[in-house]
Amino acid sequence: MRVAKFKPQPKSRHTRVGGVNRVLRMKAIIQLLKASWRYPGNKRLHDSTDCMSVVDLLLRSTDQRTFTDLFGMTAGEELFRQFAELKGSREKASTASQATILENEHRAGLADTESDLVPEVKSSVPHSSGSSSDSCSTPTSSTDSSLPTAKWNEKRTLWKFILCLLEMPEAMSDSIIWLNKERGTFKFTKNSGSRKVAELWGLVKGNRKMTYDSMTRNFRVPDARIFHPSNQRLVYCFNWEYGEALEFYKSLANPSSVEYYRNVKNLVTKYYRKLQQNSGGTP
DNA sequence: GATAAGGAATGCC
DNA sequence: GGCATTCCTTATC
Repeated sequence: MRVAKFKPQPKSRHTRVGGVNRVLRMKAIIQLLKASWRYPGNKRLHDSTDCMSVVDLLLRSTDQRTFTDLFGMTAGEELFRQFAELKGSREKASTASQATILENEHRAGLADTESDLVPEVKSSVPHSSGSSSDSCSTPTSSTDSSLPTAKWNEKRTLWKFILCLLEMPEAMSDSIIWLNKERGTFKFTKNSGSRKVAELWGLVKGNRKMTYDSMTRNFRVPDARIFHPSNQRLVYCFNWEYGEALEFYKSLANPSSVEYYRNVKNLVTKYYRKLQQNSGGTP
């Protein structure tokens, strides 16, 4: 949990600060207000003092991380896009912002796997219950048909999925984090974190009914090969004595070379984009 | 009351 | 046999 407070920006005596004029600032404040309505659980967005103090910084920033660090991945990405549009309408800077997004994705090794994910659900192919199917996974039942599903060329294994999520803290630190890598202990964050990971796992398996309970049931089995249960709530432990797990974990030192990681990363990216799109039209 | 953990059972590979 | 999943009950916050 992030506890650092915003550093207030130095106040300017001028109407225009670093290219930020009063009209633009007002529009930015409106966007923050709308975002606070869309994300009632986001405490940072509801801290009006913090929001006001950081508006100028946000308007000048071209780095998406500035937004996601402050407001979390979902709200941060949305705000980054909206602020880019704001600036674009005023300063014709939207092209540069989109280039930044593409550049970030390319750095993460995602650009070459973009086609591995299917943004729209295909309803004609029912998903087989087996976990080793090579076909595109599809939901078995859902009221939300707009979320992405994934196409994988290898068996979708839960422990690999969890390891991949743990190795992308920039996107998942609000949901699942390492407590001690050497010991293999990790933790799901309360409520939304566990739910989000379960939802993502459901997307991997084409099962929209996936729950945290179902996903983690095997984590809690004593004497399991890969996972050890913990006496703390939401805390589990990888068994590094299981060679395959340790080998896979070591391979994640160079994550872009691991296809499984790229698939998960791509899915997470699409997932957050879909969340943004879904929340964007319904404040 | 909501959420997480544990028990038992089933299906798939 | 091992993993994944579901349903249910119990414990914890």
